[in-house]
Amino acid sequence: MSGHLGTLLEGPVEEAAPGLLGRCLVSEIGGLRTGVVITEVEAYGGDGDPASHAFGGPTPRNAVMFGPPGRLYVYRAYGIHWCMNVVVGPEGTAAAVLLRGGRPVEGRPIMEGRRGRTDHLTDGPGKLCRAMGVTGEHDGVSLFDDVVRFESRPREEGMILATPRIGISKATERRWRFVLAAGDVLAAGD
DNA sequence: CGGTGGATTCTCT
DNA sequence: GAGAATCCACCGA
Repeated sequence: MSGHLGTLLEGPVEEAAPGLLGRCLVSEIGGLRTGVVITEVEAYGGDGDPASHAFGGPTPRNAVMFGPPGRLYVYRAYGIHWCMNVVVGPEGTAAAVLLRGGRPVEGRPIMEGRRGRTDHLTDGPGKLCRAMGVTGEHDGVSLFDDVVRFESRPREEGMILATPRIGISKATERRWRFVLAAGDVLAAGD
């Protein structure tokens, strides 16, 4: 499994999603650098996924999902929070991996400042965006060379659990949520 | 063109 | 565990 990020993102979203676990995502926003190791993701799109924002065709909101892989798709959830996805699959198709959580590895004080607390900094999609400074204005940026990008350092290893996706009402039977259980944690599965 | 309902999080009970 | 906060894309009329 793999290696090259570009190659990974051209493949099926249900394979790309777990392949993003353990990778280091960094942001340089507002002159501040933060970084996390991705520990929780969900796959959306793929072949006729009714839970995907792209189900039903292109709209202004989901346009980036239809573009080339490796870009960031950011949307607003519940009118309050931002959530970020990695666009996957060939241009013209619409699939993305929702980044649901990570473990802070760089710029922790910056994240604490943005979150207004010192715990639970990045353990949810909205929290992750807030901590890293990602907002709607970053919709469409390239994850290879822009202000939000993946570091080309070795992935962290761990056991990968597959579970149903969270917070959706359709296609709940697909186990397209992937969690990186770092070594010891097994209790999180369901 | 108005109503509706989230790929959530926080606070309070 | 329940409920509020709070915006806008989407759908039906």
